Amino acid sequence: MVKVRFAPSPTGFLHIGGARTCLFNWLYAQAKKGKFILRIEDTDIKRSKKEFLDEILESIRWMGIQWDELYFQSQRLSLYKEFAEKLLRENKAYREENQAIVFKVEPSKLKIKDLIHGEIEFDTSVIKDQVLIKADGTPTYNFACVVDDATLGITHVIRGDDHISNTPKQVLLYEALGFPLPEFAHIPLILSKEGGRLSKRTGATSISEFRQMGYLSEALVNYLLLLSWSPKDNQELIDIQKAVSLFDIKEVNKTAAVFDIDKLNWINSQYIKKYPEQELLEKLIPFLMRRGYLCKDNLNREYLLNVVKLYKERLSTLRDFVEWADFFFVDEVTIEKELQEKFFKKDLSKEFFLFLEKLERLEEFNISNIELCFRQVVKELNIDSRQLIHPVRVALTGKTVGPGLFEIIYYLGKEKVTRRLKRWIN
RNA sequence: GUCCCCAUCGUCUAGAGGCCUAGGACAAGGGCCUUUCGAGCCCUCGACACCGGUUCGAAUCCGGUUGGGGACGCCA
Repeated sequence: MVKVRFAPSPTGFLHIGGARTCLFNWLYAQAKKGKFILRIEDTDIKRSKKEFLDEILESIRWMGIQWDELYFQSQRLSLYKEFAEKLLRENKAYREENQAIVFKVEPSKLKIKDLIHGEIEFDTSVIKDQVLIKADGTPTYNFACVVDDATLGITHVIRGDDHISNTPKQVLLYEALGFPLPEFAHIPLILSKEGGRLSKRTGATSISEFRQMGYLSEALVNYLLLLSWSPKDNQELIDIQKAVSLFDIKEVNKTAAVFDIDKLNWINSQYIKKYPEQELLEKLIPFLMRRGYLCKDNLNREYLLNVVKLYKERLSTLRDFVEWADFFFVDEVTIEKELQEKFFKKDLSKEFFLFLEKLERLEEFNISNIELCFRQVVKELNIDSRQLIHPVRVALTGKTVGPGLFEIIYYLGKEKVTRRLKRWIN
């Protein structure tokens, strides 16, 4: 049975690259009906933090990935020591004065089979002796990794390209310990637009940041899927279940992929469009609350749902909603100076007054009646509707773009509309 | 510096010797719609890094060059 693992270190947040490695491991396990295990590599006591661990687990769950088993290296320390001592006894390792245990690397030509790269050849004479157990008694990465992968029965080691150079060191350890070798699959790295590694300087890197920016987990997972792998039928939008049925680690590309936020935005917008409105609203509410636009006890879901419907087709991220529909949730709109100059240089008192007067007289304040009023004003004053529609939009929303104006007026309500237009009547 | 990996439009990719005057998506540019565009629709631009082989035939195979990336910790 296939058994794979994702082995994050709780010394930082779960970033995009790690998330994709995690995703590919999980996908492969699902595709092969195997097991996916999570192993926390927390042997660096100084740098490992509980908050990072919590964040990593939460991010993995958020992506919709569940693990079958969970291990902590910090709870397996005696195991590593045991195997190190075995190597010591067999004279394959030696002890330094500071008590560290060091593995002897013998020169040889090593051929490693990789599911993605094919055969990779190394000359171990360029590798120096490897520390197995540090002076403080904790194991080094390569040693703990091998002991765990072997004793946990990992059949496929799927990890980032940056581990290729660790592989010969690990293979030597497998051989020395008499463990059977797993299959290796080194997936390409995700690069920043500038070409190097993804870093905070080049934009968001952690999964939780993307979550806070308003990306849906389904969309982010879909995007990550498309980096270094493709369903081959020109399909861009692919749900996770479909991916499970199509995925094979052997079909992952060898080439590094550049992270492109534009494409992520597009995919996210596609998912938002397809999302059930009620559920979208529930996802939006926390964003609105964080901005102070709503609080727990003034939730009018029916009303909110209508506003959400106005924007559903135009959003790239959930945060766009908070920024674009802000004028529904505040008392007064702020209008930038440039817009004021552009739209209100000419006095619009007459136009706004007439429009408000007609709205006031309406028997029923609804979208089609609002439009009717508006058309009458335009007709009576003999102006082009554009001449009035744009200033009204700016006066009400503080923006030059947005949903249809008559819908805006309706959902904003007569009171706010009146107040915002009166401001421009002398 | 040493070792390793990689190389198709700006970006993500399809392509496993003839189906390729290289397909799709994002972005960009243009147009249409119209009450605005950040939505929608349509169109356009745009790539096999280079040089040698192998072959009747190469984006696809081989070698080299160049370019990019990664690793060389008692970090993981």
